[in-house]
Amino acid sequence: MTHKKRVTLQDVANHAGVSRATASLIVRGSSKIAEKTKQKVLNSMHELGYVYDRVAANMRSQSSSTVGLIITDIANPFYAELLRGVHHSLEEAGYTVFLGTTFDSDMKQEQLISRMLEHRVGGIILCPVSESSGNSIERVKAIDIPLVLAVREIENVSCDYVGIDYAVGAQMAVNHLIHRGHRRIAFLGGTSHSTAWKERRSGYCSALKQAGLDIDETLIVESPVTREGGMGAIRKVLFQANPPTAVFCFNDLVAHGVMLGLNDAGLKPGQDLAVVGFDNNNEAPLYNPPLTTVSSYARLIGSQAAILLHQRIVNQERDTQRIILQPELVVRKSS
Amino acid sequence: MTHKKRVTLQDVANHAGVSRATASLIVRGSSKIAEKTKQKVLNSMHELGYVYDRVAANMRSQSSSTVGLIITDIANPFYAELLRGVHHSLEEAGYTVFLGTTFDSDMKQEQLISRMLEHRVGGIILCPVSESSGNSIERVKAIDIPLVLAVREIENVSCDYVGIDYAVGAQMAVNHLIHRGHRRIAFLGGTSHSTAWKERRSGYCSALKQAGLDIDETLIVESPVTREGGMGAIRKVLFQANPPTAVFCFNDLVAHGVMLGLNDAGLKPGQDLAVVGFDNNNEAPLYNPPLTTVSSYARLIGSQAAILLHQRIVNQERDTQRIILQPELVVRKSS
DNA sequence: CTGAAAGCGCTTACAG
DNA sequence: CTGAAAGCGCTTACAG
Repeated sequence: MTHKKRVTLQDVANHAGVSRATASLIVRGSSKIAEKTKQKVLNSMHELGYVYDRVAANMRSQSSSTVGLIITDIANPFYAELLRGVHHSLEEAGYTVFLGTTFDSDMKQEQLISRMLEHRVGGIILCPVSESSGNSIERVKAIDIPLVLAVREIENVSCDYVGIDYAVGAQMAVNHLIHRGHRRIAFLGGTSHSTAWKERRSGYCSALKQAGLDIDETLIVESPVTREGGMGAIRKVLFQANPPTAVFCFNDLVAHGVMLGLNDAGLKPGQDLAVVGFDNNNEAPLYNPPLTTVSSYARLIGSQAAILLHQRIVNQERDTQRIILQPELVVRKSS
Repeated sequence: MTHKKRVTLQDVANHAGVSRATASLIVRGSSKIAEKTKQKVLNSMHELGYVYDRVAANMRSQSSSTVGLIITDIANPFYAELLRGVHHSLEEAGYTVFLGTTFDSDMKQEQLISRMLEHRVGGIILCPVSESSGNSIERVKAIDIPLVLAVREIENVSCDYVGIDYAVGAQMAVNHLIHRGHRRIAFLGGTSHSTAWKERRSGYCSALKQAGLDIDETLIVESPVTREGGMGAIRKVLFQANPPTAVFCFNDLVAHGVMLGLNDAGLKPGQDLAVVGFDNNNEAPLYNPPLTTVSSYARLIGSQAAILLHQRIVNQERDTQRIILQPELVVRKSS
């Protein structure tokens, strides 16, 4: 592989017999250039194999055409969908996106933020880890470029945010179970430090209270937000003296784990025990049985976050926006 | 949001009372600096909130700390896993990764490549679209920075490659079905222009031939590589005069679609008709019934590609490498 | 449209 | 360790 020297705008200008300033205008799509000159220069670019150096341009003009997206785990279909939304909106607007995955590690999140800032991203969309340490909250606060939080908020950090109303979603799910006659309903999965969990819990509790049911703390079990987490959580709750007849899960992933755990125990989800998830992943209708769940519009959250970020980049002064999408219950066979 | 002026290395040097050259050495982790000076400078950096400008540094030193990863669709768990592998290896090595998704569009692929080159990526890992046009092949050939192809090769493009032996994998899958007594085995999904499809087909055919079975072209149906594609493909093959008793699918996603299609038709996958997939996604064991499939080591392909790219960046002169992983059959209840 | 100069924030190379 | 200069590939601003 031979290493060619990079072709510069000066080379192009020389080749086309124009000044560098003119070439620069053309590469940026200025309309003030005579069509004939423009074609001449474009031909030269093509001939020389010129590649515009956006990095140099951004540096000189103190701008940026990149954006950072930080999520917790791409293996979670929720985030895969969110990423789709972000990419769709952002690439259309001409940004190139850096992707970082934290695997819910606080430290990793800090590293990624630093890395992206060092790379002069124009803004960051951050889906925070579920438990932000004090350090990492300070880190986020110290970000002095456009920042949009998605999915989870961080306490005491005020900036643009897109998420859904988890409390309402949880309430819908639990109400549904109550209407089906269930009185012992567990809430499984997630970690109590995250706002996303607290909100779900609050919705879960309101629904129970409204129905005149007591809250039984033994029916609330935290777990990692994975299939494995769900399998573990259902086990803990299944073998107690007075087991639940229905389960509201932190998300579909956990719900899937719960179903697998039930199968292991010889129980049929949807028949022996009702299961409701949260997210409405692409896979939810395909589970066995198809999963009743709350749609959390991952794709929409992503594209809204992207739009918010773009607007913030364009205008730093505008008021902070909070977009809270309303969830929707999708009833299937698991409940 | 107030817009602070960026703190430069010069500012840090002034604050710490050293020269810019010294500060530069320290920020790059040189060991030739007295510990005391170093601490003084690091303190100043912290105090001023200095953010290293990697973009400027890379530009001056004609290097790069970014890498581009181009995949077809993040909603395919195979690519989600591959991405995990890439990120793991690459972030460890200090790169920040640009992600682009083509959705199997040739044009999008060209755009993404151009964008990434304009952003001075140090190298690209490309999972090519399934049907590369002449134009886009030329585009790929014209890439004059380190390039690693993954998952699919492109004809007449010679560069580092990581993939698995699809032919062998397909053969294993079909052999397995033959041993279970099946004689009419369909091959569903994928598009015939991709090498990944051709190789699978070749493995499918060899297995049939070895067993003395004829190849029936009506049992080979192409489709998009999605669940929907699988649902469509099984429909086409199910209602013919002499339907198959087993199906080998392009991948797990297609297989899942096939299962859903069977359910729709009132048939039970694994009982009325055997189904085998390809990839061994995280979800494969969780399908109903659990899916027999060929493991394609997505994660490993990703991390190997990352390693290859890193090596190529470090040493442009080394010989082209081709890493072909050997697949493995994972037998579950669907066959 | 041209031309010459300055600057974005770094690294490089070198004399001291 | 310092200091001064040059340069990475662009854009900006301005006089002509």
